[in-house]
Amino acid sequence: MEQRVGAGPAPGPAPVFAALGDRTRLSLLTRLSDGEARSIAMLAADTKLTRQAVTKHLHVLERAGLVGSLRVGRESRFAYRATPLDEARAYLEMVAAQWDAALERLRAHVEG
Amino acid sequence: MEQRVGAGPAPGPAPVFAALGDRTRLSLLTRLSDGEARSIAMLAADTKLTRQAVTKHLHVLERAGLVGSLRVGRESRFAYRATPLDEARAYLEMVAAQWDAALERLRAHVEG
DNA sequence: TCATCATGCAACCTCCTGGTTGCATGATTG
DNA sequence: CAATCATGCAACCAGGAGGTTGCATGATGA
Repeated sequence: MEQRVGAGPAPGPAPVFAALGDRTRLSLLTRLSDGEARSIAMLAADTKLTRQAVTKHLHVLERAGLVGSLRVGRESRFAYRATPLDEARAYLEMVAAQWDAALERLRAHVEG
Repeated sequence: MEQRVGAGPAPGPAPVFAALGDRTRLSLLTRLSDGEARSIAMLAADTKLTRQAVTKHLHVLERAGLVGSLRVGRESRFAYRATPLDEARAYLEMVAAQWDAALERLRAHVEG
């Protein structure tokens, strides 16, 4: 049904790309993409940043829908979500397809 | 040879994603992906933004390597470049592949 | 040559971002 | 219960992003 509560113009893939546009977040997402849920402390452990900095990044990823969080006891675990990334992939495919079509038209024109 | 003059850690796809993480830029790129080179004024025409705002966005896209510029007489034309987008696609494929592998391991485990 | 057009450059503004520190709070465990 | 651990929350900060306005400059065309 593709609901979207906020109502308004469809955001499109831009927010997802924006979330991906940071090395730290990209690294966090890459690590999470193995399917394992991890606590904030665990994710912050092998980083040079503060736990709070990592927390902020995780929230950005969560707002973009790329990860989900679940409170377990005293820790909150974050896990990878695949869906929004597919939207991003679809956009790139779209642009690439349009570009390929342009190339094909050019080829056809040159070859007469 | 993949040179990169600045020397230092490989930037990776993050800057490309960052450049894509804005609706205006996404729109500009989509329009340019038909292969046609366009002047700044032409690109700014069907936008509600100022010409200078559009200029800034174009420079961001250019720094990310997603477009190239060429001065022709009194106007400078911007044209789509496909290469960095392939890098972005490669990253998404990588994450997706890792995710799929995780799902497969899970399935195998559940099914005994 | 002169008016016009497309840009470039610079200053300025506001808001968001990435990071930090300090402290409060809810679980865990001995 | 007390010490500890994992988080959450808030304040604060520097710098960058996105936008605007104003003005200078190089090309065009009548």
